[in-house]
This record gives sequence, C-alpha cells and structure tokens, in this order.
Amino acid sequence: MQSEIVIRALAALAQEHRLAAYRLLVQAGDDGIAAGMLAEKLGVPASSMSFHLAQLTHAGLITQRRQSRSIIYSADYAAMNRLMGYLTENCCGGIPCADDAGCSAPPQSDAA
Amino acid sequence: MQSEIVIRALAALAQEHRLAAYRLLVQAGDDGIAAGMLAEKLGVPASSMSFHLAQLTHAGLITQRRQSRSIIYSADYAAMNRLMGYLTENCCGGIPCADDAGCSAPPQSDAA
DNA sequence: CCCATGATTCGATAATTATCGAAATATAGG
DNA sequence: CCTATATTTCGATAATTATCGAATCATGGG
Repeated sequence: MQSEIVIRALAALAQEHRLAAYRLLVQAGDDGIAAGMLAEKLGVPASSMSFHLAQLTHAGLITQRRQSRSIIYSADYAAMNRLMGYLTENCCGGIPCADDAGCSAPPQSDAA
Repeated sequence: MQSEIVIRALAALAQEHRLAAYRLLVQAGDDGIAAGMLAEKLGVPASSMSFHLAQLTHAGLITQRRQSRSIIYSADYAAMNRLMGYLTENCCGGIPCADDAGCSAPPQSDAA
C-alpha cells in the first residue's frame, strides 16, 4: 500500500459528512445505502452528497452498484483494514509493544 | 470518542509530511524523535515541521517532551487504537463479518 | 415518446489549509 | 551576560477543498 492512496483515504474520512456517511455504510453492511437516503439522513443536498461519495469512492473506501434508478453504496472493509495496517506498520520498530499501548499491528507482508 | 476529535486525527494524518512524520514516530517507539531531526529527515523547513507537529499534537496522536534544547515527539499508540476502534464500530450492524472482510473491531464499550 | 425520479456534473464562491522566511522564545555553555 | 542552538510563533500568500443551485444524464413506467 502506498502513501498516496493512504492519504486520499484519510482525507476522505477527515470530513464531517463523509465520516458520518462512511460510518452508516460500515454499519449497514453488504446491503449498503442509496445515495439519496444518505443525503436525507445527513441533511445534505444531493449534489454535495454526491461530491462526498465520489471522494470516498476515489479513495477506495466504498463501492457503488446501480439498482434500478438508485445507486447503492457499500463500505469496503478490506480497504479499511489495509489502511489500519499501514498506520501501525513496524510499530515500535519491531520491539514487542507494551499491552496497554494496544499496538497489535500484524506484520504486513505486502508493505511498500 | 467523539467525531470531532476523530476528524481532527484523520485530518492530521491526511497530509504527506505529517503522515511520514507520524510513521517515523510509530517506528521510533518510546525513544521518540526530535523536531529538528524530523524536519531534516523529511526535508521540510523547521517552521513548517513545527506547524505539522502542532496539528498532530492537537489531534492527540503524538506527545512531546523537552529534553534540553530539543523537543522530542513520540507517537501515542493508544490514541491510534481508539481511532481505529471508532472507524470499525458496529461494523456490519453486529452481524458476524466474513473473515475476508477482516472486520475485527472489538465491541467498543466507551462508544459515543 | 413523455414524464417523473434518482443521481451526477458543472461552475462560481466561500472557507480552510499549507508554505516558509523572519522574528521571537527557551535552554545551555563559556 | 553573551552567544549558539533548537524550536515555535507570526504574517502574508498560495493552494486546496467544501458548498450548493442549476443543468445534465440514466432508468423505469404509462
């Protein structure tokens, strides 16, 4: 995983409406949620919601599928896990971390 | 954990130099790294580095301590773990996630 | 084909964030 | 006390990002 996509993912999540949308999608699971429904739940105009969903999609954090006239968005859990792995990579320089540090990053074999 | 601090943390990490600095600190462990050394390693002017370190500090992701004339920064692992917990909170709406989804968020009792 | 619905794209504007030199602050040593 | 070092604060400017209405595109039904 390279830092450019990581930054895009972090930037995508670092915004009130996008974070809220992402969390709703995480909780929704594979069913996903339609764009219009997200806009309604968050009280955001459709065009703004679309802009935010595009950012999340471009960052690889969510996926979209069309279902009739609606576009259903879903969280991509694997992407989130790659992101977390990247952030804790080589934690503590390989020294076994104290438990209370909670540093539990698994060794990343696909590290860039 | 409330979303405001989460957004601050994500925004703090969503920047090239700050992400690089944070990762160096994660790998450095408790020894930490001095501000000047970080600036040198990243090829960033001292004043810019200071600005970025302030953002990370304000987000609660790193801590600082003075050691003689230097200020040593260290990663706060617990903060990172809280952040990850928040992002995967209530993953899949409580439905046991598929293994390949890698969704391993523990139940967050201190969830906001 | 026409109309309604759901969503995205466009374009202009407002708001936020990054950059970096110069000046200021803190610490240490002679 | 004076000087050197390490870092932060200030201030001005550049760059990026968010917002939202209007226009456009895609789908489905009558």
